Amino acid sequence: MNLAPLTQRFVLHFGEMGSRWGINRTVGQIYALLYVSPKALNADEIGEALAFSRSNVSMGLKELQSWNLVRLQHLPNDRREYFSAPEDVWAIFRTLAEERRKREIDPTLSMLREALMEEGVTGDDVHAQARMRQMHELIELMTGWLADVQKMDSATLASLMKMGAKVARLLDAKDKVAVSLGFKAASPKVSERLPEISKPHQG
Amino acid sequence: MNLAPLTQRFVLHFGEMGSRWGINRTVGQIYALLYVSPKALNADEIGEALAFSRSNVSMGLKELQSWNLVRLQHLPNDRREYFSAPEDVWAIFRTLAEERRKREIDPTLSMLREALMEEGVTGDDVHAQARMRQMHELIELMTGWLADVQKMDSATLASLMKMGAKVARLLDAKDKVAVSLGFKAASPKVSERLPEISKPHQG
DNA sequence: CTATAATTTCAGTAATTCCTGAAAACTAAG
DNA sequence: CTTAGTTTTCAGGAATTACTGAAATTATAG
Repeated sequence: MNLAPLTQRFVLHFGEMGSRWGINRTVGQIYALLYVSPKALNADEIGEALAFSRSNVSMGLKELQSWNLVRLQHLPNDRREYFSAPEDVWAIFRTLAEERRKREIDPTLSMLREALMEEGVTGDDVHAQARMRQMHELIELMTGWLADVQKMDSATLASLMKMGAKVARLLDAKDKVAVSLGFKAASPKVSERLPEISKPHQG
Repeated sequence: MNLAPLTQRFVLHFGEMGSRWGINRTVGQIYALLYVSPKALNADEIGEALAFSRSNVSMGLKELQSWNLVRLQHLPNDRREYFSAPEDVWAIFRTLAEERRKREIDPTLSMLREALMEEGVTGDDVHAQARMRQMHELIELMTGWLADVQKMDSATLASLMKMGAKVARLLDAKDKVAVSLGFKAASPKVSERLPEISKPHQG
């Protein structure tokens, strides 16, 4: 591996991290290399930089393409394919979230839904179904939320993240203002109130 | 494997899913079994239910304990250890997020910080560092947000999720009310404005 | 169409990870 | 302390996953 030390550490780190996820070391390293590279790279360049066989690079790129994580382009007067990672880190994150949802969350939801359709016979079955229902609800809520934030542009999303917990407090403040204007009477704790407040804004 | 069909499908599914994450099949299955079980189970019961060797169960439970995903308890007049999964699915999710942060995000942030401390020499180095800085910023933002939501109780968190994208619109509405009361002048687009609004509520 | 360049597939091998049984190490009761 | 019950460790074999080189396929230029 013949890389600038800075890049090398980054690449090696992502190789290790890749193994912790389902992704293998090779794929992690190829992606990391493309991510920091100032220009698109072809398969030979990647293979040389990371000391992988040409076929291994081919398989890794195929995997990355199936994840929509790399862009394929051609240079003038060059038949080879060049690969690069998108510029916008938020867009990358969105892609990653979307793909993981498709591969991991959706099948899980299907399984849970099927299990919940059935008639539990034993007491244990009924309990198991109750637990699956809890999980199903949580996942539905989270994927619904994810779908919502996926639609936001990067700047809006970044702003919301920066706010963090302050969102809840801010909503509380909003409510107080509304109350002072006679829009709404005193109400229960924030956590139960929020969804209702938002309804007028829906659709 | 001698399980009710309903439970069996759930357990097998989580075994498969486990492999997609860093977690192995055994660990996924053990956790799934504990999750749907109406009572705490000991290692022998788990081993019998899933047809694993006693030592395999022991290793799996050790792994789950290192993730803080199972609770260990003792029954009266029984020397064996009994394991169960927490009731609250939101608490489970929080634990999972927290542990993944420790294992995956924190080391990545360290690596990025170190890389950013160095003086890039070549043009490629400088570009690589710029890319790493973007990634670092995104991760910092997301983990900060995560820390914030980790502090919320389950009900509040659930409410915020239900709101999803409506949060942004609601904040916009709040701002309009404030403006009508003379608190704040007209302002730029939401995404740039939000963090500032929240400042008075901070600390 | 042919020749050449580039990419993909795939069978075989290397490397890694998983799992087990046996033995060691705890733990608590007597 | 001794003993029986329980959990953990670990070496080695089983299973899976990763990687390579060679061959096949695809694409492009002439």
